Amino acid sequence: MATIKDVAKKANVSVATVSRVVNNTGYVNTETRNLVLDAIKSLDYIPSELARSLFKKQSNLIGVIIPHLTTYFYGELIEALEDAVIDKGYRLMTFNSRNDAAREERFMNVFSQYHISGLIVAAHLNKLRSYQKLSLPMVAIDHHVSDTIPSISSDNQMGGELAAKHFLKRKAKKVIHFRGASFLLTVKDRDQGLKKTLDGSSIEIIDADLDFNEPDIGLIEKTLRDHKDCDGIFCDGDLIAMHVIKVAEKVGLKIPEDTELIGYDDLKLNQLVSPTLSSIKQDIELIANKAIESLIQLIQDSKATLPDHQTFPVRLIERDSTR
Amino acid sequence: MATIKDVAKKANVSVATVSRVVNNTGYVNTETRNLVLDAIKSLDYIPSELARSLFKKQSNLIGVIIPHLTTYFYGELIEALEDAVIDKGYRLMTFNSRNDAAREERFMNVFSQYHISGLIVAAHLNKLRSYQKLSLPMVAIDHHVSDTIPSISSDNQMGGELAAKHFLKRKAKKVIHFRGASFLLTVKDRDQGLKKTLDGSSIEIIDADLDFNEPDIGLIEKTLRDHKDCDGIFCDGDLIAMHVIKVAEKVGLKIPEDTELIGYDDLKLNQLVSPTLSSIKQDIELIANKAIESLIQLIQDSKATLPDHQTFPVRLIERDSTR
DNA sequence: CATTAGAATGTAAGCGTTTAACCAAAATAA
DNA sequence: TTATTTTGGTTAAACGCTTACATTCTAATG
Repeated sequence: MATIKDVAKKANVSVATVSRVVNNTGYVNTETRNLVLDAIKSLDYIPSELARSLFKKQSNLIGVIIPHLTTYFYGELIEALEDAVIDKGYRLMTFNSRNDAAREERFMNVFSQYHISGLIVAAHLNKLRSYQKLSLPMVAIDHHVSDTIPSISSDNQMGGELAAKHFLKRKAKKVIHFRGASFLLTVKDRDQGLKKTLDGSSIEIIDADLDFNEPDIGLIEKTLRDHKDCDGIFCDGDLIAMHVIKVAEKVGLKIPEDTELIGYDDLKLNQLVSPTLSSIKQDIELIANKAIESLIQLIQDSKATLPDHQTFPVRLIERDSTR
Repeated sequence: MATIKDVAKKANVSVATVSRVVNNTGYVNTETRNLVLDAIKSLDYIPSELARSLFKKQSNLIGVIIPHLTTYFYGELIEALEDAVIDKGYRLMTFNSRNDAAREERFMNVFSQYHISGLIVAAHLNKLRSYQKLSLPMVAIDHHVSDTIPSISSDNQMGGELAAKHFLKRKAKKVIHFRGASFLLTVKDRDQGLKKTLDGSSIEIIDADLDFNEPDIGLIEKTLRDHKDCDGIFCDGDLIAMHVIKVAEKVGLKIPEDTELIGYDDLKLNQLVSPTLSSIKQDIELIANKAIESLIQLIQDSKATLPDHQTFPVRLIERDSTR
């Protein structure tokens, strides 16, 4: 691997000059610039980001921490983040916490080791203290981390509202809400949106708490059997909804004839299940862009003031699981 | 951020001594060691991997390049790779090429910039030349990259065979093979396994080529309509198979009564579609472990000789889409 | 008792960059 | 003309670490 010295020698200039043409700073004569450029090309010189970051005490890495990868939603999120970041000269360093505190702790260390310049938090934090120790620019996605950390998310309350309004329009009597991890703010907001909108109506709400990623089939079945008279189901995640479809089939509940079903996230797969799944769609790309934009603002000016919380509207995409 | 100097000062020793206790090298007195350890703890000192890598001219990063992230299979693969790597002191730096040559080229540069110590290639390479320029330890997963790069994959030929044997057992007459990107070695192997096993039988084979990730619904429909008398369908990927289920429904083909359906990869989602999807399962974890093991071998001893190609058996998981 | 072999520590160079400080020449202003 | 500014370039220090080498001290060996 050629270094800046090799280039300097080849072009018969000092390393400082090479650095200048590479970084486009300071004065450098067109002739010398070309000499240097030629040398760079012929030596296949690529500056070491390691050395550069070491000197600057800051890398061009942005850390991302997510709770799962196979949850699809996060796959899409990461792709969107990558797109948002790449043209701005930053790179993503992504870690998957799997909701495991020990892993999180480890990642925090790696992040410091590499002097990352900012952090996108899309996982629930077991180790909040460790994060704060980093005292890095941080932006949370879909999670309220602490008061000092701005968060970006879709409007989860609106998600609950949209579902509720749909059920109202259909004059439903009894609605089940299958909630993903209910300690999450996102889930609480959806819950609130649902309840507030349904408040005052005669609709009865049944709550059941599940794991987003590996919903408890037994609990779904029990809930459906206990409430065979339900005519609306709202799930915090399409994966849960897909499980509900399966169990409903078994229990003898017809979707959408007996009960309508609304999921959350609008995965591409929703078009592949039977019945195709209606769902609340959040604009992942938009969220990713906003998150990166805010983070970079924070990186470049640590005292930039950002709104505590930015939310973006969601929509209900109707398919065959609703009438 | 505390540096090694701060620790040295606090413990009243030289930086060399601190380095020695951190790395457990050379002689250091137990008393001094404890002093240093205390200083480290009280300062929250974490060694800079940047500086360390710079000196060693090699980082503890392993690059990974994949063609998609939302293909689920790759999500699982990355999780498995991360698991395989983490205890060995390496970290993953993952990039998603999206089959875009320009992105690949860019990633190659980032890889050099960070002096990564090895590369896992799970994407088809548009820019093979750039890779070779890196002259890094490399291992390919599920792809034949070049003769000098060992590859690890499941036994795709066996996958084709298993499907074929199933169809033979069921005395099928006409089988459709929906192939994912047919230029891939993996797909070719599956094709060959299928054809070789069916060779000599009276089973007719119909081929159709699709994109793994976004299969052309129109083509699926046309193929199914043109061959309504088919009684077996084999798909290179569960996502394709799920699309086939949808289209079959529309076309009026009953699965598995009229035609049986076998997918590939055995995604968790297979249990959520209707009918549940039979599939060829590859052991992703095993593949990931082997790939990392081989790569680390190569990193530690650049002239280690590895088998050109290692394959691992697959199995047919039967569900409702087969009889 | 002199010699020698660890044991324990320190000094300083170097990894590949950036950049402040300096210097010299050329251009411009007075 | 002289003073000033702009342009073009070099030198060397610093970023945080590792490690070869040097140094000192202790204890064992003959």
